[in-house]
Amino acid sequence: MPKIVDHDQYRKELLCKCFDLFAQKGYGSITMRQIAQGMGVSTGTLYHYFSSKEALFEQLVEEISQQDVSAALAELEGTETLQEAMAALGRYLVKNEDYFIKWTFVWVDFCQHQDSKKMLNQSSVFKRANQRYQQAACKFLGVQDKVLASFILSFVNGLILEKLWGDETIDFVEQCTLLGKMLTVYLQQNVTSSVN
Amino acid sequence: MPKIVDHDQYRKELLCKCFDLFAQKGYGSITMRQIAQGMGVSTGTLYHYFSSKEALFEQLVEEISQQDVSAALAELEGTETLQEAMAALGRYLVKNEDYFIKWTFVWVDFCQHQDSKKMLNQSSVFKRANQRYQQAACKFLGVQDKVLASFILSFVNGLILEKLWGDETIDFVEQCTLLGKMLTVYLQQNVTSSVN
Amino acid sequence: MPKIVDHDQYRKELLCKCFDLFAQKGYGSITMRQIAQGMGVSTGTLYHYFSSKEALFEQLVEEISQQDVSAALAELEGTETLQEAMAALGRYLVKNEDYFIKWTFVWVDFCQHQDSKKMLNQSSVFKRANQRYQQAACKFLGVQDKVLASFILSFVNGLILEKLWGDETIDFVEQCTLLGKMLTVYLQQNVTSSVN
Amino acid sequence: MPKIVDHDQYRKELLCKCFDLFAQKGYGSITMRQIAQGMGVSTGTLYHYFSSKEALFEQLVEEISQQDVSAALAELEGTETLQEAMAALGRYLVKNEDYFIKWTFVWVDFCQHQDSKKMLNQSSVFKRANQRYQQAACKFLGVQDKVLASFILSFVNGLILEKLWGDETIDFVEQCTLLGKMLTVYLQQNVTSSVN
DNA sequence: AATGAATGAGCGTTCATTCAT
DNA sequence: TATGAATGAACGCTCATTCAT
Repeated sequence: MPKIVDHDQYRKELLCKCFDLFAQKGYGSITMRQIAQGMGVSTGTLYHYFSSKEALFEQLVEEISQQDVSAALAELEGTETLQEAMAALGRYLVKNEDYFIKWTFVWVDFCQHQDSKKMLNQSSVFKRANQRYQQAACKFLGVQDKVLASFILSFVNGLILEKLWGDETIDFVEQCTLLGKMLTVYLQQNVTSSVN
Repeated sequence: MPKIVDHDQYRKELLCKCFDLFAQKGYGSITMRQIAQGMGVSTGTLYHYFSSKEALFEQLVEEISQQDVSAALAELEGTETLQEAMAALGRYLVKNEDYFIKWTFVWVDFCQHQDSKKMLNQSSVFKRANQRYQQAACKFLGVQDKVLASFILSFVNGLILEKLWGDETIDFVEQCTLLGKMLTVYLQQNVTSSVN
Repeated sequence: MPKIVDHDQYRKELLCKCFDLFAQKGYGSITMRQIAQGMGVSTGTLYHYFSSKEALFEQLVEEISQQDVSAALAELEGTETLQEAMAALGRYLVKNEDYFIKWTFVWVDFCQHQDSKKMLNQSSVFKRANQRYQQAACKFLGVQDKVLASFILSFVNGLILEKLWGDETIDFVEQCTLLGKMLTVYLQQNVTSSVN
Repeated sequence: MPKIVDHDQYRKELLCKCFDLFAQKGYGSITMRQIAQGMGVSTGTLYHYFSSKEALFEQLVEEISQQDVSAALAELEGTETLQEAMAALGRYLVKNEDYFIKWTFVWVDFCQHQDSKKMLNQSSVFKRANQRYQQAACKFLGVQDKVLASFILSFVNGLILEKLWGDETIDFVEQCTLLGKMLTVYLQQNVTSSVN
């Protein structure tokens, strides 16, 4: 069945090309014509692969939420101490800053539009993605505590959001290093006190 | 003897009523008719007070960015230790969760649309708001370090973002308390080590 | 009854101020707000004196069609020969070029809008004006022949129209003088031939 | 394999269908919906072929100003004397009275709207058309004198304007015949006097 | 599979007009 | 009398979507 493979693969290629456009303009402000043009196809072709603008957007979100977290984390592996891990995370954020900002735009946009609907498959798509992130974070940082994982994820989200808001004074590496120090001290203390 | 209306005050009243609507649908997806209806006025009246949808949105952002941070922080005052302060912050976030989520939606939306323009007065409106937040945070927590202030703000932003994404497992009080502990330990340690 | 006099006189003043505005933009393109602003009054006041935009326009046309032709022709009197009369007419056209062009704009506009209606009082307003012009022309030029009067009026209309179209090469005096010569020769010839 | 349509040709067909509508209502008073309906297409299709109402109007004026004058004059050829020529012109005017009146409405309308702009290409479109008319008139009547050509054109314009104003007593043939006589006499006289 | 012409509901905005003051 | 705030139908125009090719 080579045809189906082609069709599906081409669909995914188109989805990837969509990402920037949706991130820049937002779901409500971008038009199907602009999307088609940005992809170098006609509107007819666009509708050949996606049944509606909404479907296109949902598939895009699905796609980016499925981009394998573990693959990304592979880049971060090989750190021995928490401090090193956090420094590596900081560098990783700097390197992919643009991508994470776009990702945040798309994700927030998606949430906004979910509200006004029946949250069709929000929970599934969404929460699965979030869980994967949490698990990856736990694994990477060698942390088991779910609250602590949430804590770290929130902090990273917040850093990106701050950058998205145009605060150029934020330094990802500096901030992550700071978190690293705090975590180290905190975990030591915790161990000590729990021993006591 | 014209009809007596305090033009400017009524304008601000309308702005306040806009907030929820823009937060729920987003700039690109809400229509002027919906806004007018939501405010209980006609589209004509809407345009009597705002020259365009864009102007309305910008004035809304200006308005909400001017809502006095200090007034909000008054509610948080009276804490003695950092731990108490963070716990109070947690409770405050819980209490105003909806507002902060909406605020985030509007702000992100605004950033997205600023990109495609000359950022007219973005810096002024925007950065002033951010600075006010940082200063308030410093004052409230008794922290001078700007990096640390950014750290805390990022964390709070991230918490809200996490909730905005639908993660209902996050507990603001728990998370803030955790941050309180970490900060306490970290600052103690820092003092100790700098003394040593 | 001083009040009624005031009211009516003010109404006519307003009408006069309208003329330029209607001439420049045309009935369909000018707005009541623009008219009110151009007159230095509010829209409310405008509607206090005129029941509708249409009524305003009709009264304007009525007004300018009633501006006394004879008064204008007084300026032209005192010529002895047809040649002199035509030269005087030429100078008169040059002097009032702007007014006649505006007059033509308004008049054509009015005709265009009459078509789509029941020609309410078009005939009366309109044809009376035209008849007055013809009579004045006959008297001024000492011509009895109605066909000849139409001929001359048409020519004058055409001159103005040509100017309205932007043909700046047209010289009213030159053209009127030419018509003077032609009429002189023609009438002589005619007399001669009818005598013969 | 897209739907096969000769875009440019269809555009011109649509333009031709516009003429009557613009002539009857005027640029400012006709709506795009009315135009679309009058053409038997949707507003969307209208905008597929014309970028704006203004562009549509300008292209219409361009189109009708390019309609070849010489083709029209072909119908008038074959006259031997000036008298015959003028009589033929009169009959031609009678025959095309409606068209010329509409043409005048559109042209005057166009002039009115040009005033408020930078007269983009008015001069070119406009003056070229006028020149063509003058040349055609000269050729047709065997007249070289530019002043005389302007004289005749003005007269013809004036005749049409008189009809446009609703003067139904005007007889094109009668008037043109009169002009023919006057020209004949005048030119004879001129020759005589210049010989003398 | 791919195109782009076609649609008409709906968008942001403006309009003539009304009415409380 | 005079104002300008208020209205909502209608404007020019755009949109997601369909369909003939």
